[in-house]
Parts: sequence; C-alpha cells; structure tokens
Amino acid sequence: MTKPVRVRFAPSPTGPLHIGGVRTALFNYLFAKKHNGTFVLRIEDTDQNRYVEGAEDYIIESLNWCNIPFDEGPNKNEKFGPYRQSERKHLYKKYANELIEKGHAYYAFDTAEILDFHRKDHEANGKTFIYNWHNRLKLSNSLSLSEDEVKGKLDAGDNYVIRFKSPQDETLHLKDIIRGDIKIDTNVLDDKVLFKSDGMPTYHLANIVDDHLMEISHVIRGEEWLPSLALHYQLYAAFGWEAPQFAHLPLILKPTGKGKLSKRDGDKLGFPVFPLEWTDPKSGDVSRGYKEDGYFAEAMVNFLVFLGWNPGTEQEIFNLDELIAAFDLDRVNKAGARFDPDKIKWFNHHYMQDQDNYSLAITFQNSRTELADIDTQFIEMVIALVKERATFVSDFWEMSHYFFASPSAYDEKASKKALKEDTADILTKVKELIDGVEDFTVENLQNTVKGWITSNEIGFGKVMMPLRLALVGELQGPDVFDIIYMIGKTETIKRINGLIATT
RNA sequence: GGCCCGUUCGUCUAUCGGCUAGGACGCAUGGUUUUCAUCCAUGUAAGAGGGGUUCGAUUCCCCUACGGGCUACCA
Repeated sequence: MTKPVRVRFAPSPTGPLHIGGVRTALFNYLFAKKHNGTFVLRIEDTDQNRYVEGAEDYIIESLNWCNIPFDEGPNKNEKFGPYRQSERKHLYKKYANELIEKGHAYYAFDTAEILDFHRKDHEANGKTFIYNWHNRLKLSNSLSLSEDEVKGKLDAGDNYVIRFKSPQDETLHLKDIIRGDIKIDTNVLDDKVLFKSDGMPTYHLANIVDDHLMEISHVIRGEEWLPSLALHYQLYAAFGWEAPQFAHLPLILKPTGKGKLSKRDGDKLGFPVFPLEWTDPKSGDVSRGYKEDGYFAEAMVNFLVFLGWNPGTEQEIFNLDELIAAFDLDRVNKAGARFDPDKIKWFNHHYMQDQDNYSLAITFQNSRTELADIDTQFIEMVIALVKERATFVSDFWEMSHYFFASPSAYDEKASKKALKEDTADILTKVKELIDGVEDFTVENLQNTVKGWITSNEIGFGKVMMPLRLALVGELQGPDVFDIIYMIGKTETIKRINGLIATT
C-alpha cells in the first residue's frame, strides 16, 4: 500500500501569481487528480516585509479561474490547517530547537553588517564568502562561543538566527523524478539560516516542517529550487523524517532575449504574464491579465501544459479531464521552455470555436454600449456567422459592426476595386430584385440574385463586390446573403441606395 | 567567480542505438470562399562543437562552448 498522493502549491503572497506559477500549480493539480490525490494550497508568507495586500485572494481567484481549484487550503477543508505559515508561526521554533539539540543546528549572532562586510571583502578578492564549516568557528555563534557566552547573549535578548550545521566531507545523493540522480559535495554548501531573528522561520524550515506535517508525498516545484534540494534532503534526515519525492520543473523563459519570464516582462513585451488583471495596491499600476485580454482559461491551460510537458502523441488539444488522464511526470522535459505568445493565440482561436454562442453574445453585448438595446438572440446569430474568424471576443466588433449600424464610410481601396462605371445601374437592379423577394430567406435571396447574374452573364464580381461594399463598407465579412438576411430588406435597400448616391 | 541543471527546425516538442529525424505554432505558396478571414493542401527549417563506446550514434560516456538557475535573517 503506497502513501496517498498529496501535493501542494506553495506560493508566496508577494504580488500577483505569474504564468510560471500557474503552470506549477497546474502540474501539481494534474498529478494530484491523476492519482486520486489531494491538491493543497499553502500560503508561504514568512517574509513579513514582502507581504502584499490582496495577493492571496488573487492567487485563489486565479486557480479558480483556471479551473484548477485546491482541495485543501485557507478556509477550505482545513484538515492540516492553518494553511498560512504566518498563522503557523508558533510551530516552527520547536523544530528549530530540536535541530539544535540534535546537533544539526546552532545559534548565530553575527550582525547583518558584519556578514555584509565579509561578503564584500571576499568579493573584492575574487572569492565567495560561504558561512560553513571552514569559517564558522571564526564567527559569532554557539559553536565558536563558550556555553556561558551563548547563554549570556540569549538571556540578554541579543538578536540571533538559527543556522543549519552543514556537514563536512560528505557526498549527498539526491533524487529528482525529472532529473534523475544528483550528487552534491557538502563542502560547498553553506549553513543556511533556518530561523530568523524576527521570530519567523525561513522558507527552508517552514517548508520542510509543513510538508511533513501536511503529509505531502510529492513536491513539484520550479527548477529555481533545485539548489536548495540538498539542504531540504538534509533537513528531512536531521529530523528523521521520510522525505517526499521531488520533481523540479523546467523554467519558463522569455519569448526573446535572456532569462526566465519575469513579472516585469508583461508590459514590456506586449502580452500578459498574469492570469488576471492586477492593480498594485501601493503604486496603483495595473498589469494586464489573460482573462481581461480575452483569453479563455481552457486555452491558457492547454498552452501552459505544453510548456515542459507533452503526451508523447500528436494530440494537441486537451481538456482538463484528458490532461488528467494523460499527465505523467516522466514526460516532463528538463530544459527551460520559451514562452510563445503566438501559440497561445492559436489555442484561443481554437477554443473560441468551442464556446457557446449565447454566452459569447452576452459577453460581447456587455463589452459594447452600442449593443445595449440589441436583442441578444440577434447578436448570437451574428456571432455564429463571424466566430470562425475570431480569436478574441474583442475581435467581434471590428468584424461585425455592420450588422448593427450602416457603414459610416466606404473603404478607399475596396471602393476602387468594387466600383465600376455601371455599378450604379447594377445595384439599382439588385435592389429591385431584393425588394421583390417575398419569402425573405437566405436561400431565396441567393437564388434570386445569383440566378439573375447567371442569366444575364454579368459576372459575379461586378455584382457581389459592390453589394458587399454597400452593406459592409469594405470587402470583408461572411456571405453577403447571410448579411442581407440578418439586417433585413429595408436596411439592405437603404444601404444600397447609400452607395448609389456616392457614385 | 563558485555550485547545480540543461542543449533536436525561429518557437513548443517527438525520437528511450537502426532516421528518408515526425507533429504543432510561425512563415511562404497553392486550393476553397468571385470579399476578408476560416478551412484544406504543399513547402520552409533542426539533434551546439570535438573526442570516445558501438557493426551503427540525435540517442550512452567525456571535454569544450553556449544557455538557464542558485549563490539573502526573499520565497
């Protein structure tokens, strides 16, 4: 009997969740669902200085919008709660003390200034300052100081941190599901701070303690955590706990240029890097979101899942259930993936076709004041006609405004192409033909006009192009007879007259 | 600088020693639509370099180069 699968997504509420975080959450979610497991959300807010108002709500709303809600988390199935580390503060000190008692950790009293001095000094000499076995006895800590001195400092209320005592001359064998075996020489590791002088644990301690307490079976996180894996392994060993399995996901890189996709790339590169729009509570700056930019959550999820993973088949379109069935950590890539804004548009166009026309109509109607008084069912019919060429709901107006209002001008290039000397005469005749159609259906309109064209050997272009120009104002859009049917006989005649008047 | 991870078309990727290196996005061309787009078809374009191992390496190993991450009392 294997342990039940429990995974967690553990973001820090320091701002809006960016697209890389969404992908990490998504992989966790898929893995959990695939194995009938539990997807936990834990808020890692141990750094009080970086806490941002509203970020936690934003994270939760984002997961919900993406349809990857957590099973356990703040205010939800709090079996192992609380799920905010700030609310678990009282827990961590005990574990830090346990490590000290076991000889795996120690008090350190060095000030930030002195450490900074050492770092700069080393850097100036082309070296790196590492706080570990080779110099810890020369620094101020419970390993270098006498018992009395340590007690004195502690009793005096001096600031202290608790550091992990990284061993000397050991080789660690780490396992990663995606990357395989990794060997690390402990001599290059530093004595990481586990417990800060402000009474809060660092990420490392809190993370291990909580993953253990919350019975996390698999830690699926970004590759930026790989360097910390050695420490985390040692922490589990020091506590005598069984470590979860680890999987470090490849990073998402900028579309062009160097480095990983960052929060600031959004406005710079002209596409959103956040799932939802975000207004910075301090500066008031607004960052675009995929939702507000008109992307469908399914499209974003489908796009994101292919960044670093593939099913091994040629299927590209997956709904969430299909993803759950197909997902496998063994098929996650090692190399970072560049973000491709064009491809997510392609997914969006695809998912646009799957959308319900009525829902689209309502969204469209709400987005334009011009449509306030239009019958939603009429809009729905318009959408059915133009949807196949749209990527976003925001494309609709541009490609369908003529269904709702007469063209205000005629496109110059289109006019040149469509208008000939005999155009007025032809349109006059077409107008009469249309006026004469009793049973006003697309089929009747088509038969009438096309029949007339054929029998008079006029040439379709000479008739259809100016007719389209009259109705649309330019040479674009769906079938002319669909447009005529939709706007009706009176309006059609009015628009034809409008064009004739300009010739 | 140190440590760790990586490297197949421009981009996302398939290939788990036998390859005429496949698919998708993008781009180009053609067809459909006597419009524009959609759609369809075709084309374009790749295993970083050098050593091994092997009958045979994109695939396994080593080196180099390049890319990425980490290097805080941040996560």
